[in-house]
Amino acid sequence: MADGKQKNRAGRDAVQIADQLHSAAIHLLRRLRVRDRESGIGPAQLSALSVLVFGGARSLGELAEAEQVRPPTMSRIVAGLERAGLVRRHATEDGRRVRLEATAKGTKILQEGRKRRVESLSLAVSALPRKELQQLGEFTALLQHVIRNL
Amino acid sequence: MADGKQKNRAGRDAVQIADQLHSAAIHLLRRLRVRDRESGIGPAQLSALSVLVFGGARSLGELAEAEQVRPPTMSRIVAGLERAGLVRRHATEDGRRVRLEATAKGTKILQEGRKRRVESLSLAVSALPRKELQQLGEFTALLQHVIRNL
DNA sequence: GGAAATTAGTTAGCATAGCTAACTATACTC
DNA sequence: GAGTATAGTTAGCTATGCTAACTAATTTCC
Repeated sequence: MADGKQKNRAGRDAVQIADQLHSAAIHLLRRLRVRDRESGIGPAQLSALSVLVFGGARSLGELAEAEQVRPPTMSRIVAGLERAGLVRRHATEDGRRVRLEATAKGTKILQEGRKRRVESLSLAVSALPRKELQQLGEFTALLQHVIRNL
Repeated sequence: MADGKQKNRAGRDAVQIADQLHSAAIHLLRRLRVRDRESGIGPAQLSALSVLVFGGARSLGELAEAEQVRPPTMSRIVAGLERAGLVRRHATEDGRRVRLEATAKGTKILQEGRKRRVESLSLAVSALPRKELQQLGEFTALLQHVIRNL
């Protein structure tokens, strides 16, 4: 039996791995959400702000696409960030589009928040032996590749 | 400079890996959420139901703890599941506690939903070369280990 | 040049999901 | 039996997701 289903092994493995990966991602974020909340900014706002800080200024639609949400959702997220003084909007030549940019305050808050966010995870990660830390790095790259093919 | 900071390399790597891992987890779930929505059940309900189906019956407080949410939040999630006929509640000797159990319908819906959920991810995962698929499996185990230390 | 179509973003309204504070009901303690 | 502790619920707030319907600006095309 162990070899009898060899033909399907890769497929079954893929499903099993996908399932575990999915579950792991859920539990990972559930833990980190606790630290996220210390920043006083919601996770969606933090994530959108991070795109602007590390990826540079862009339009609302582009930001929505980057964050995989619909424009109305992003519109409200940006409104919250603006209200908090973390994002500024500029007019563009195209009168329909806006150019969204992180403010200095937004950049600062994000970097602090980001630091806090990965702090717990870093601790757990850096407890790994050197070799496994390196593996985790490779596998994170692999995961990013998988996500791009999603 | 490349060797000058060697002492901090592991630490910096850990932060960088943690950050990328966090970001990857966010984007992974954001993609999979699309499939989740086909089930007509919200992600929190699906996840709570999955604990009952695969982990067995338990009280509301235990379920809240397993899901890392507060009791009022779980109370509402369970109310939704009950309304949809996916979960049943039984009295216990202790009149304060309830015993939550997945119904047959809940079990069925969950299994179907679970299948759909990992379907897209499985596809992306099984597109990997054999060697990298195996690496990803190891990675997931490593990730689960990291999460336990979180 | 102007009408029609397209595109960018917003507003309105709904649902889920997270929280704290305050409540009810049951069980335990002394 | 009175007081305390525990399990869940209710109420009310915020954030995030959606679709539908709207406004405003640009582009297309006759």
